[in-house]
Amino acid sequence: MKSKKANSNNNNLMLFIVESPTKSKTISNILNSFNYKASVVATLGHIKDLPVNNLGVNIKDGFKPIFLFLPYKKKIVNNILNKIEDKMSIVIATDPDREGEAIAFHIANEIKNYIKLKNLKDIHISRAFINEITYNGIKKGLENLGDINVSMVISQFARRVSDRLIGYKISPVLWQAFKLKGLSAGRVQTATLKLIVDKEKEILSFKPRTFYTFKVVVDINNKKVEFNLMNKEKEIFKVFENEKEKLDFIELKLRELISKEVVFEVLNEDRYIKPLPPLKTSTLQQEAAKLGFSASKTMSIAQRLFEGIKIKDKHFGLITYHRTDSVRVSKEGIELAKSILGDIKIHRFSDKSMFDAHEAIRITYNLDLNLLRNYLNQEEFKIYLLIYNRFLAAFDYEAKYYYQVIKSNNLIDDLYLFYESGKIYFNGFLRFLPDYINNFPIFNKDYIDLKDGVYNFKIIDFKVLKQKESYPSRYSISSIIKKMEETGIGRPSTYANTINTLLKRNYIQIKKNTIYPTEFGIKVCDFLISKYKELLDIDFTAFLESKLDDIEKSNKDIANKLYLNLLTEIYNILLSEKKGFLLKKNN
DNA sequence: CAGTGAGCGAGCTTCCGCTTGACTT
Repeated sequence: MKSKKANSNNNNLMLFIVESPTKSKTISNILNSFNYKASVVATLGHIKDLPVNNLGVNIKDGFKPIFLFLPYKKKIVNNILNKIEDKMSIVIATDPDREGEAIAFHIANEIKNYIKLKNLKDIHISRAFINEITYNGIKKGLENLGDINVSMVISQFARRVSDRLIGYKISPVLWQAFKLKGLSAGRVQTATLKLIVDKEKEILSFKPRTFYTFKVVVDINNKKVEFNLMNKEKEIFKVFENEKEKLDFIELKLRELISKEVVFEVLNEDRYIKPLPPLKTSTLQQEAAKLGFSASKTMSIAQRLFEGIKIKDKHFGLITYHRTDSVRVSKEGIELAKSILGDIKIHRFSDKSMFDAHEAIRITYNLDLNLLRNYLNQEEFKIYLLIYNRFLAAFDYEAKYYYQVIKSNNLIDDLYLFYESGKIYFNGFLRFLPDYINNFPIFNKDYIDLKDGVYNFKIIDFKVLKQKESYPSRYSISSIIKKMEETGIGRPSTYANTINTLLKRNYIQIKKNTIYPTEFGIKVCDFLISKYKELLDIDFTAFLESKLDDIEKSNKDIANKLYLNLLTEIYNILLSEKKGFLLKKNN
């Protein structure tokens, strides 16, 4: 990309356009310190979209989308346009991602039309990529101004039109088939529903088997220690109900070993636990769900924290932007962590967050928690604490522990006795996340003081435990969001919406934080998958993303061709004869 | 003459992803 200079005009007049209005004050201060006479304005997200009440895609004209102003956006755009003057640099700094590029495209078009209409002179429009709202972040953005990336815009159109075709062509098939209005299907909601329905079917068809495991009690320095009988891979050895001979054999062998000395090897190691990364939208929703917050509740609380509060006439935005899929922390954030913790450690959490739109969700000021408690309600404070703890933990030191494993020699047919335990001797980040340790069962075991080496211990007794395989567990709000994120279904701004839609349609129910599909939901899901598996199953999103990637990476002409190919392919699936009975009506 | 019903046409639901208010409960 060719780099341009923003201040080519003498008077340094600048109009700086972003998506979120809460950023504008900070940006404005920074731009003024660069000697720009800048006004910073926000689009509040997308300004244009396909119409709600019809398809809005001209299929015969190469799937050309018809974009209209979203409600209230005409006014917002007019307010932006009214600020344009002669000799102005207009910098479009919407988020550096696919959706942001499309927003930039739409606003740029409005600006160009306005300039022509009003016959304005000497106006220069450019696109900036701002990854963080700091002095350096803005400076870097202004030093590398470019043009709108048309291929990326085309890829956003492809995403939008795919979703529209799938949603608006398949939903009516449901109205007809189930004789019920308001039913819906879509790339994201139906795939999510299928995850939930699949789990239910797995549970229904699950036949838990009974099995036996073995605990062996060993005398170590007059202490009775319970060992597990395990295979070489350190998996608990199980004998299933129908293997009676095997059970008898193991029992016999173990009985013979009572009162006998057996050779054990003790191994001690110094190990550590790495902190968790700071929160992003998905993990915030997951952690809050464990405290009983629905995903949409969490988001509305986070919105309030983001907008902030007044403390003694001074305004404090309490957290960074809460819709993000990055765990990157800006320099500013690292400085903040340093100022609170004194000594910090930078951990490496993820590679893919080089050019993300927003950083991790973190606190923004070093405010006294007790003071803050007076300004926030209980719910707000709980969410704030989650964000606070995960942020500081991420810059704290690893927790350190003594790890010990005691392992017997080959006891019976390649089976061994294992005893693993651990003892924390340096808390590190666990001071912020004390519950995290519950994920490690070894800390619930007594830690025995033994040096490395070979020992003889006497076997005292053994127990045979009869157990049943446990049923797979249904999704919770927390785990369904995790699964959606892992499979790439949906985006941070939509996890909560998707779950709400499934609830509204009566496809799912949530009881005590457990998600159940309704009978109706199962029927709808089965019906949809039997007809439109290619478009509505879980892996379609990954397919779509790879196609969108191709579009993004191509030049404009190829991108247009790929756009047409992709949508034709999708449309042909929708049209295929046995499914298309309703489709011929429109278009 | 009153009630019934065939036939026709108009109007309606729906997707995913960006952003906040402006609403109601």
